[in-house]
Amino acid sequence: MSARKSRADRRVDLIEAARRAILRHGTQGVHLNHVAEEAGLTSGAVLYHYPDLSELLVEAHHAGMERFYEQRLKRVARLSDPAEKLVVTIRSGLPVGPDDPGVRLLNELGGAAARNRVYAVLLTTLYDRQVAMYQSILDMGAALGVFALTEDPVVISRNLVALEDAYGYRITARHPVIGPDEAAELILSYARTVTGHALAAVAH
Amino acid sequence: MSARKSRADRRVDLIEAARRAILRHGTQGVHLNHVAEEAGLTSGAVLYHYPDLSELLVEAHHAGMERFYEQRLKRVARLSDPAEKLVVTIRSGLPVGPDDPGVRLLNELGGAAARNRVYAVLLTTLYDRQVAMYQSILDMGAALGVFALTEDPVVISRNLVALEDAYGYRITARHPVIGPDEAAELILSYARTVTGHALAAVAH
DNA sequence: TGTGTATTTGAATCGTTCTTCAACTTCGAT
DNA sequence: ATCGAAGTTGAAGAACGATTCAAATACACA
Repeated sequence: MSARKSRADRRVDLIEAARRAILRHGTQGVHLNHVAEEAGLTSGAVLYHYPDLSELLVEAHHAGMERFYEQRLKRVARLSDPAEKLVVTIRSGLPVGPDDPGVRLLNELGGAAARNRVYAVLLTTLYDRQVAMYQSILDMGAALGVFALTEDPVVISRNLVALEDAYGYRITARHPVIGPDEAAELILSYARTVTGHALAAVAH
Repeated sequence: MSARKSRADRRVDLIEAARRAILRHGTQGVHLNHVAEEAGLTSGAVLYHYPDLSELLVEAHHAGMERFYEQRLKRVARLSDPAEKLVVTIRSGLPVGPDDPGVRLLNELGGAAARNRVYAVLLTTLYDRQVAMYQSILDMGAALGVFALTEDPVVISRNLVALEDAYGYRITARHPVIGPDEAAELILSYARTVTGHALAAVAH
């Protein structure tokens, strides 16, 4: 038997277990037992905490998104130069490789969002937050005279997030040519054009 | 009973039925009975033609992609001006609305491709073909002196397809602000910058 | 018109997953 | 140390989907 845990602790465990199970089997393909296995419990125990599996799955996706977004913020927080910020932010939006769990979890939802309003809202909200993130970097860079923007910062930001998203899909689908480095360079090519800045790529 | 049909005809019907069923329930969520219902048959009849449901689903996705790609080619074929071609091609890569069946079918695969090699290859191939499509338009425009490209045409093309893909997801997820028109304008903003052409948006 | 084959049905069966729940265990509070 | 509440198990059964197949049907062709 698995060690007994408090309600709060167990729910955190289960959200993590659900996240792993989703990565293995897909949002639609996950079954109660998959989650139970990942958590080292029986299906009954899972049901005790989450009588409705779909609620657990939503929480797992939600948690995964928050983590993804928080990590991006954290990585850029220590930097002050807008150009550096921009480069690092672009990198942090891309998967490190085809198996990157953060991006793979997000990609799971692309199709589901068309059928499931809750997932649609989650994804849309994340998109908007990422756009705002880029926008603040661009605004700051423009204010400091580091960037000479050729477009409305909102337009640039929306396109940057869109590019990240799309290349995330390509990378997780194992495109033979477009890996993390290539994707970063493609996005940087756009960023350079619209900011008028050379934006040196950083080693990852 | 449903009218009896020849093997070839019925297989075409089933592929269509599977396509609709996938849109309703998702690639993972489709069941034999869903397909049977859409086709107006019983599950036994479906199994008679496709003993393995997953094969039928692959064929449905494959057919959906081919249709999507062929339609794009067809729409642009009658045009000769590269600028017009570019604008129309951008439009044809976007869904007409949140329920656009062509794009919704493609979006279904984004997540699955990370777990399923067959779907990954399908999606990757489609991506590359779309890139080639843009590339030939850009090359022609550059050769005719209509476009003054600021980048390698391959880079531009990859980014254009990436932008389409990403905004397709936003639109099918019903982003409150980004609809087909807005997405087209965002992509055109990029296209204008890298081609040096005004690229008048066309009514859809 | 009759015959043979391809297609389809419908029902039976099997395996899987969800759900329920009584019994058991663990832990904290007293 | 004991009690009681919370957490967990494991088994039973309900629900569902896939699979099989004999029987029925529709069609092509002679």
